[in-house]
Amino acid sequence: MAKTASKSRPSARAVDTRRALTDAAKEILRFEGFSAATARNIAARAGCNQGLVFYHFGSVMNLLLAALDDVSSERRERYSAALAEVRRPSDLVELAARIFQEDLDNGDAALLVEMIAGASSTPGLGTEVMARVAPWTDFAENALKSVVDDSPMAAIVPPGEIAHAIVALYLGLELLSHLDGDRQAALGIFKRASQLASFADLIIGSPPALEDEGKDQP
Amino acid sequence: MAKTASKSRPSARAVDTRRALTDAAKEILRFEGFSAATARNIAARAGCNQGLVFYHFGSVMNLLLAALDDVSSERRERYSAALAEVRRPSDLVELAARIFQEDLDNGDAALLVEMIAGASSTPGLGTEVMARVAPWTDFAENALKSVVDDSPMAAIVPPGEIAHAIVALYLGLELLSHLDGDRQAALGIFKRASQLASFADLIIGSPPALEDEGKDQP
DNA sequence: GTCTATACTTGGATAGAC
DNA sequence: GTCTATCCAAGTATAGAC
Repeated sequence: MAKTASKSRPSARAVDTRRALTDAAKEILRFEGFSAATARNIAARAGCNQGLVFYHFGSVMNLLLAALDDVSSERRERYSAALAEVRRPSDLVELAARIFQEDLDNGDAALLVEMIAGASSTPGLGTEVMARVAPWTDFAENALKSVVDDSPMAAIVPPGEIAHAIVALYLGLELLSHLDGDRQAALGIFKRASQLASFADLIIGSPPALEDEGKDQP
Repeated sequence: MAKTASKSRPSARAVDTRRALTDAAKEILRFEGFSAATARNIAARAGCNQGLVFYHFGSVMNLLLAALDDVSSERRERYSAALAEVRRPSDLVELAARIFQEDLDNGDAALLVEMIAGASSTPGLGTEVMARVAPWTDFAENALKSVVDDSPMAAIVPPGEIAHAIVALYLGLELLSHLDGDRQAALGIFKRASQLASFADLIIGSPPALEDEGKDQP
């Protein structure tokens, strides 16, 4: 019932404040974790008053979800264009590696993990987070389908199942690399995956370029 | 410096209390998550006074680490015997599937994930948790080595790297299945892995029984 | 819309009676 | 060793001045 100040379009200053708060929330989640994401802590980093969290978002939980929404749409914009360029399995693995490395470096992966793990502690947060993670899994699934299509591979490698595993691997690698501060171990996994993807290219019979689907494999 | 009441061996009652507290801590971490693991909350579930957390463990953080230690050694006992029986890759995958399913059901996986993710919020907790996670990765690595040994597989599949990926997958699957309450998706991954493991059996030339290493592959 | 001030709750931690 | 009582810091959330 009733967000905040009904409908009159928000002033520029209000937009700035909301933005400062969501940005601060992101940083706290990334660097200090879920249980440090308090109204006071976030407002302090945003350089504004603690009460504004409740004025603009109603509750800390809503602010955290707004921050997650923010990250999700940023990511969506960044990567859905890249997905359109993917043709061969090795393209896909390369894209996955790029996504993972970027998310690892800028802290988006950490943020997501904190929200998922933190959801256990706050009743009602779980379903909200779930709704925001589903698109990520769907993204991975669509990516796989676009590459595996109806090739013989789809039988041994059901895209839905693999997508689930990829996302899980992504989250788990983030957990571990965040814990021991070692990016390299995680990145090594994707390096290895790139090698294996070359095999998959052969099995599927990689189309050499974008508009050449009339041709058959050699 | 100085744990608690120096050295005289603790009374039976004290042992009971410590145990009640670690047990309660485990349950809170499993079912309510890291940021619900407070001294008051834990003591309430243990049926004793909040002050006893500090008398016996000095701080909440120490209690949580004691709980994690507890789980780690339980697991160690349960699974290291089983590892000795592993010969073929498919044995290993079967063991991994069993471990994962049990940890998923009894909440050990959830507990570990909460501790890792929660470590971001508490300075100093990270290194302590890391020290307790390392044995799990080592376990996976040794398991892989015992099966892959110096077969041709070790070249394409470096045990250390794969062990890291397996543990990451384990943690990530827990995160996802805890979030959406769906065990099946996670268990399906291991089902699929079992199928693939049969191939690996062939490549390595599985020894048919325990004491038959004199024989060569057919 | 933003700030100050405040009410109220919960959490970590200690002192002292038993 | 355990409990009661208590201190103090930090949390959510709201009211009211500006």
